[in-house]
Amino acid sequence: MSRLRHMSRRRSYDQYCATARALDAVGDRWTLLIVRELLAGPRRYTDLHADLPGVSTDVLASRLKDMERDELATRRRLPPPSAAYVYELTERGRGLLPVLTALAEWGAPALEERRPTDAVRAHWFAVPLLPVLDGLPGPGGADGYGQEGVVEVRLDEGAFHIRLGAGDPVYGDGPAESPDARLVLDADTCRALSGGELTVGDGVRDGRIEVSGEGALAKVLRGE
Amino acid sequence: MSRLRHMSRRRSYDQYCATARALDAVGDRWTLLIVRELLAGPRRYTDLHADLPGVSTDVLASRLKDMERDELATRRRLPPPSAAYVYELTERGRGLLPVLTALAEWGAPALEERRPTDAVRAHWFAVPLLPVLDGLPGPGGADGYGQEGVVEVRLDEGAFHIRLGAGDPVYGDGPAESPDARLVLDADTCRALSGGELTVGDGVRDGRIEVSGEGALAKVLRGE
DNA sequence: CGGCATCCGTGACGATACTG
DNA sequence: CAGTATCGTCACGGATGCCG
Repeated sequence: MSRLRHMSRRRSYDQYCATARALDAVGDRWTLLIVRELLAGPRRYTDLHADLPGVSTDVLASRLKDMERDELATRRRLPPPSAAYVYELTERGRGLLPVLTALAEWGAPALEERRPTDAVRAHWFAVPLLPVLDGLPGPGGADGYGQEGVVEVRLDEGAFHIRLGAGDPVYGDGPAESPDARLVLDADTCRALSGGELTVGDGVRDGRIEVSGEGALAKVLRGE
Repeated sequence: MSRLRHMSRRRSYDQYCATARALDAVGDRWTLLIVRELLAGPRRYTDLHADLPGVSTDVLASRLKDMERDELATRRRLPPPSAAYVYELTERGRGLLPVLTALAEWGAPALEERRPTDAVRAHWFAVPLLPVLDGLPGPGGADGYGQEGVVEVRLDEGAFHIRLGAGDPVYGDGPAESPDARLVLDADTCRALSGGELTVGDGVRDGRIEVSGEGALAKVLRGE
């Protein structure tokens, strides 16, 4: 009968405060991790569910609906023959990258403990790595600094890629189509890189990182 | 019998990801807003409860205990005759300021709608204002840029103050003891200032902001 | 009176089963 | 594949009680 069960009046903090307003939209459990997934590119419901171990199907569906209504994400039908739906961040949703970066920087020390129950996905290392690669010296960025091009990162757990250049850096899951540089390293080395404990050049010299590629980007990475 | 009810095994995402680790510690409802309160200085339990309308007493006590165990905050007894306990952020807790800043920047557009149910406190405007004041031109900062000194901000809702200079900026609730500059403005002007829609100098010229003080800091604020 | 602890009703969450 | 339905459990919010 009453079809409007679950009308889900949102639970707001009701504070005239920018931080509280942000948390009204993204403070619910799982929401920022869904954003992290979608920052790696459009995803299907099943893929999201697979890369977010522990989230229940109804909570995932509910969060995606909230995110659509708040215009953080949109649902789009893929052209046939795929005929599947994918979820994709809006501009506003992509604007959450600095929030994830700040959280990742603060949370990085907690990665020194690696628990046997921890799930891992390669692209989870992309967010902490973005500021490092985006800060490389060079003339390619939007403001005339930084490098330009696509870096592919290969870990034992899988691969992801990062596109540097004008505007905010972007990352995607899986290998790149034609990367300008490729990094091969293990998860702990990637963690050390993100934490500033190690530079790419140092990692190359002590054998923990392999860098391939011949362009300017690869040379800068190697520290040449 | 089983007294270890509430032994509060934490609900973790169990992901080897820096962002997820951060959310394990500060992702619970109210936690980041408690951090926002404590960034304004040490607070008693009752003060926290008063400035966080809607939080229940047991949840506040539980969050404070979690934060103590995670070393985000400490509980300290004030010297007599106060004889009260205050909660205070640790260094690790203060490290969350960039997270709050990023959230505030993202959430700021939502402040254009001001709901009649919204609570307001003056110091809630401090976090979004910090990057603005910290980015002023001048030679006083830790890296040789920025201004140095104490700015007092007076709104209709109350006052807070911001200390600029070496290291990260710090803010406190209430008026400053001997401010180098004082800003008098209303909440919406303060919001516009944080959002970059307005500079202090422009606000002074069109009468929305009063700046008092004679030192270098006040002069730079006025745009002289 | 400040600083919680306890109780209780409601809603959010997680696991599983089921359906178009 | 992409969710919805159901259900038990736990977290949350409100009120009240206790104890220094």
